[in-house]
Amino acid sequence: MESAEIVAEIGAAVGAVGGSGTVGLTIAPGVGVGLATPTHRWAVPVTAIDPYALVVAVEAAIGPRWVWWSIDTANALVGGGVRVMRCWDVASTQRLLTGGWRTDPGRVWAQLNDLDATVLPTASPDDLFSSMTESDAVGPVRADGYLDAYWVAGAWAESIDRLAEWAAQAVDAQHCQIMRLGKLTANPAAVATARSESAAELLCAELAHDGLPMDRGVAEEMIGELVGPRTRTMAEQYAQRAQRDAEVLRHAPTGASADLRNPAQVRSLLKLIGIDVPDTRAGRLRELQGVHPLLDALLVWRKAERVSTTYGYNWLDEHVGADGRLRGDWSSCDGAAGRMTASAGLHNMPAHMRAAVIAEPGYRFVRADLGQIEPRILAAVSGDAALARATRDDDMYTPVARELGVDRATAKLAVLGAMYGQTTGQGAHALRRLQTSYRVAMAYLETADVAGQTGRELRTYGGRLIPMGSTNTEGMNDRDARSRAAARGRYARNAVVQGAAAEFFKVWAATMRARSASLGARIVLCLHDELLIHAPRAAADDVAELLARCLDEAAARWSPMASVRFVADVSVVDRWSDAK
DNA sequence: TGCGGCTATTG
DNA sequence: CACAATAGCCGCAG
Repeated sequence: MESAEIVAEIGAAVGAVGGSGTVGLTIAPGVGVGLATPTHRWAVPVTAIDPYALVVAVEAAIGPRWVWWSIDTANALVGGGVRVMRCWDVASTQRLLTGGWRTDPGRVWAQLNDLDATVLPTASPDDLFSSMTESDAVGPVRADGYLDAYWVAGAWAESIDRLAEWAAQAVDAQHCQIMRLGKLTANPAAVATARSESAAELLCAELAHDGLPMDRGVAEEMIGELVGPRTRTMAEQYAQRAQRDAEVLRHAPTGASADLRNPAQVRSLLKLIGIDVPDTRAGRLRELQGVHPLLDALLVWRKAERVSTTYGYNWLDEHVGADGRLRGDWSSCDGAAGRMTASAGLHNMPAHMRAAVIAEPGYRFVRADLGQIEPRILAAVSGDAALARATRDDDMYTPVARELGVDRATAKLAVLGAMYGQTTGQGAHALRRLQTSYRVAMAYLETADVAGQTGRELRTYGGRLIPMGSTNTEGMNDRDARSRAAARGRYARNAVVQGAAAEFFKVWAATMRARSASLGARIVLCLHDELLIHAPRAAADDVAELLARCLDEAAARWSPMASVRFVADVSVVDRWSDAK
């Protein structure tokens, strides 16, 4: 069959040429591609049509919402040079529904069919034998409703027909998920969240593939200034390390010695020079700066040690490719409430190293970060009209301070304290004022807090189940049990805000990804409330404008409260460090 | 060898 | 030094 024929058939099957019909997709390099709509299947061997070319053709002609089991398919597409617009990631959606992490197809299918997911079939040698000896007519679903372990383990990729069946199975799973999401009546945006979370997962595949442009030479120079030149042998490395230590220890009393990497020994060392501190953290030492030269030397040592061990030559060698791109693993929804996370220092690179993040020739960075995102999100998800009014200001803490009758700094601390669960300290008075002025928002946080403490099911506005550990306090004394409960309350209180903020951010990122593609721009970093875009020099100003427009579009699509205003600071720069 | 504590970095 | 994360090194238990 010709590619054009298949495209025409799919178009007829989804009944929405140019629209957004649903097409299940599986790819097995070297085997072929499986496609499925709710009513039809296509199995195309690689010998007939290049799988990636077929996907591109369908994408161009129909622009469907591709349905796939997991990021594996996204990785295959991205690796094959294909960028599609819309998708539905079954694994990501299941994480949204269950707040869990393990989302292999066997588990997902069991959960969606109300089967016990703690006793999944395993691919024992018997299963392998029976599956291999039976014909392809045996489908992926067993008589008892579970997915066949052999299929899950990879048999789906062993023949063309199975590829198509496996794609159809993903479409079935999507159907079940839409039903489940629809039942979350307290979270009417849940289906939309599944789409944006899927887009974020696809974006993660692209981020991992593309990497962040860095200038290796500039980075090496900066590292060299802090820790000296590259060492060529282990002996040289030890000598360099010993030299660093000696720079601190020469300020110690004669004969005194300490392992600077051991906090307890550092504390003892400080005692010898008459400094008694409860811990040796940099902030505390900085308060005592000038008291003794050893302190200052120790602070310099800490910085150099950090660079040497974590952000030094090894870091560059391990994570920066020959093409000057810093690459790490990306997760679209890790942690407490579904923030994006990244490894390889992409999310915690020391600020000074940002000077080495430099756009490639012919390109510039367009950077944008959301302003005061969490309190604005709180206003939106709680539906607090008074707090929503405050978001009309570029700096919403100004009107909040006026309302509370305190200064801006106090107002900010109080709002953050309410979202983090602080109950004591300086902001306590302002916190009480918040209760009367922004009653609805505070009640929203309080409800989350109580749910966290009592172990009641809790979801973000977008529908993500917030994973709460066990409420079991058996074997704990009263004080520990109370403190554990309070910690769960704070965690829950924060998760509904941070989680909703993460969802909104992903809508923004997904919108920007879609709208900026035609400008040749690519998102190269997502940082919780910040987007960094690598754009052709000539398009940079257009991309900057687009970022602001996409923010408005994201707010219109996502925000449960139209009166809440979101703001972003946008700049066009050549180095990341030049922003702001 | 795995895990909690301490430390540093980021939002 | 509230909430979240990644990551390195150290001491200690198994």
